[in-house]
Amino acid sequence: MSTNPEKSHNRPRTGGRHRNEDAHHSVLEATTALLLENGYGSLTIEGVAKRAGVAKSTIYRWWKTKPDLVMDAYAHETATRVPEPDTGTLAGDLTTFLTDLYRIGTDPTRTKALTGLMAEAQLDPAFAQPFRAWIATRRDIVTNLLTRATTRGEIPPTTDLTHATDLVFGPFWYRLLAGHAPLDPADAEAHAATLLHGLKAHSTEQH
Amino acid sequence: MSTNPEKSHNRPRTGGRHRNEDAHHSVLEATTALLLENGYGSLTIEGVAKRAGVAKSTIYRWWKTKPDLVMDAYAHETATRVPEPDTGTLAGDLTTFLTDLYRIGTDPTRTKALTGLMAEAQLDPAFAQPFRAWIATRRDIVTNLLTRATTRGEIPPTTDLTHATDLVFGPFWYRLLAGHAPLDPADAEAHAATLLHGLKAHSTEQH
Amino acid sequence: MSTNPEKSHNRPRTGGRHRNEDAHHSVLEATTALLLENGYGSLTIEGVAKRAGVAKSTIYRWWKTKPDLVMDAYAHETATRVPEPDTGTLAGDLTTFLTDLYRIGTDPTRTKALTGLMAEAQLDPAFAQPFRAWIATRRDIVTNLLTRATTRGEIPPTTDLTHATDLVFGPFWYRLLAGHAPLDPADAEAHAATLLHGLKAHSTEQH
Amino acid sequence: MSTNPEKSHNRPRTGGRHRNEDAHHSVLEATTALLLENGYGSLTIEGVAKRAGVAKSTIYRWWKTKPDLVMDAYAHETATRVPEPDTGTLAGDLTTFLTDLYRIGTDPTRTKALTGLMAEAQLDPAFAQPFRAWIATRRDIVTNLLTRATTRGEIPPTTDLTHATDLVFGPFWYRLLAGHAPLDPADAEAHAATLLHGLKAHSTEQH
DNA sequence: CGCTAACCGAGACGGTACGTCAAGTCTTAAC
DNA sequence: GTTAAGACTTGACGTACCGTCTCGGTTAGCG
Repeated sequence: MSTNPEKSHNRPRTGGRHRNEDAHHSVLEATTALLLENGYGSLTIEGVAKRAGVAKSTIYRWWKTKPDLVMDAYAHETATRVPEPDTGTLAGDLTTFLTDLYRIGTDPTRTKALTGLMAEAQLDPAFAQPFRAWIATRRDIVTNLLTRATTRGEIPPTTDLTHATDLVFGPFWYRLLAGHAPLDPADAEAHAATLLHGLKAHSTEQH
Repeated sequence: MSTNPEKSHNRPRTGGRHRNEDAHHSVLEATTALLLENGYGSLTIEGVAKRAGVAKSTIYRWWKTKPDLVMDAYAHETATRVPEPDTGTLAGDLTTFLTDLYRIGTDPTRTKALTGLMAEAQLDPAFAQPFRAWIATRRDIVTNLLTRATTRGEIPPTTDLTHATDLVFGPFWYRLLAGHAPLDPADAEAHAATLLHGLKAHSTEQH
Repeated sequence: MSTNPEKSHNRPRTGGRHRNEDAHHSVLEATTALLLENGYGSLTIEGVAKRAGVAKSTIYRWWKTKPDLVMDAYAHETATRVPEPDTGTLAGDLTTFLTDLYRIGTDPTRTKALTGLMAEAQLDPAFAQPFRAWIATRRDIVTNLLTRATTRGEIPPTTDLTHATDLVFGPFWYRLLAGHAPLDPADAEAHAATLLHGLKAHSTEQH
Repeated sequence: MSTNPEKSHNRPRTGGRHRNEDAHHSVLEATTALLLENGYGSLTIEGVAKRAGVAKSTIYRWWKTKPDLVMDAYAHETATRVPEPDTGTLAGDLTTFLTDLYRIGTDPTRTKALTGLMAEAQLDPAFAQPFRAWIATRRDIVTNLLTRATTRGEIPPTTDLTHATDLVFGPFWYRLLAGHAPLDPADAEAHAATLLHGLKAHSTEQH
């Protein structure tokens, strides 16, 4: 998800002034702070530069666009990546995955980052592409998890996995974006339970 | 959903020049056209004014904000409101509702309007409020439909209706926004079927 | 100086509603009030209409332009026209005229009107013309007064009257516009005295 | 008279792109050209930007207001500052000063700039302040010149210098603004002569 | 007494320019 | 040769008034 500037250390350097790590951190911190204070919409590169006490061009050097910057701030906030669950049963996998997922909803920074990026993807076709790619990697985890369930015979092999994956992510994103109710990790279990019964009892056939 | 200026005829008018309906329509048409051509993100009031052959101030007179304008263009595009279904069975109601819902996905104007408005709601807290209100009216239709099902004994009375409603709208919005796959009205049936089994076989208990 | 709407009664009328004198007065009063409060620069027809509780079109019906309106407000403020003095001596005439002139400087409404109109004449070539015509009528009074003095032999017949008239009005307007010092009627006498000696002792020859 | 941005070089600069002198000059040239073509009244920042081929924001960066800009264009047009005359006699000083002053009337750019600034000062109270300050510096030259004459005994020590200074500048400005006759440097002599006799023969007493 | 002219209010309309903001690019000076 | 500073072009923002216009309604005088 991240255009991690840390990577830039890998390329050979012949000399010159070194990157100021302090400046780097202060940019990310300013981004996170402004994200929380005013939301993604009123977050501006100009504002981040001012807050971080950094030149605008310094930001542009390391992050091409606003979503890139927010993505990095998001990644910086949580170094712990969501691991792909493999408990041996669909119920276990699903519950574990959804509980982890719903936990994001309790972190305002991550919430604001995610909703902001989703918004950005709607407005900027250029960003929609990498965003969809990231979405796909997340979906793959669930698709794999469901594939394992079919091989174990827990759900019918005719199950439409694309559709099933939508049922996993959809309600989460919808609540995140529509904001009609808070996202409680406790809800994850109910979500998982309904899904399990829906998928087990009935195979949604491929069209 | 609409801040329909048509309504303003209701207020008492003692004098003053009447609204130019031609100008009004050309604004809405220009909005729709530009929405399709460039998307919500690059839609500007200035651009609409130019395209419509109308003064910028005329637009600002009738529509306070960009989302207001797009909302109205959206409403204008589809005078056919989604009726509240009442077929007598949950299966019928749900299938009817979801089929209608998924049909939106086949109309680019409505799709772009909806995703644009959802994006706007993430970016502009002031707009989030009326948007959430509209979301609520849509949710109410589903909640009513589910309530009838509980009184008929089709699903357990302990069913968490908020959660159940999320399962109806979530996957639709998720697919609309993430854009990983097209929205086919045919998918509505599968969605309805999975939901029916999930809700019937298992009661997601109230927390 | 005034584009007096009273004149409009002269044209033949076969019928129709009469002018609303109340509206008329309230416009002039609003103009005077706003002139004093915010100055000529921020005086707007729109503002006057609002303040007077009158439609903008009503103002435009009776006064073509902003300076027209202000001129009328100026005239309305002082019905007593400055009379052409004829005391029999240059000293008397000059002192009388200048004392009357300087008295304008003590009336804020008239002061603001005059300076505003002078400003308008610099900015709007179309208005400069009638304004210069009004200036000429004022100058003529002084020129006549000086002509009588030459026939009486009080000043040399070779005196350049245009130049002499400038010496009468110039310092008044300069002080009015530059605002470096208040205009005191008492200063009129000193002004007259210096002028008298300057003109008597020396004839400024025609070039 | 000028809010010269050249002065800003004095503040410490640690880096940053330098001001583009070409852009600077083209703005001033465009201002002068438009001033001559359409006058101060219809001079707009937007128009200057377009004519100069420069962004509006660039103009706003260096000149806060329209009068600031015109002032600078005026100063740029005439690098030759009017020197403070000191010939040893009042007659010499006055004639020299007035001849220089009246020469301004032959330069349309300077004339339009001056009348425009005077107009602006009437309309914009915020601008009136710095304008009056500039007026004061010009007056000081004359006041000094007259003070020297009193010490030399050329005019009575009781002469009201404020009033006398008005007699120097007033007719010039009046003719400039009222436009009833052109300003000819030849008239300066006549003006000086009348003034000399007026001041010598009669002391306008201090009040 | 009704016709008709002219008034008045309200306010919509196409315009123009305002001054602000942020975007993203580019140039220079310092380290 | 990276970094900070910041000048630059671009383009849209939302606002304020402009002067014109179209209404609905009122108020006279004339015939």
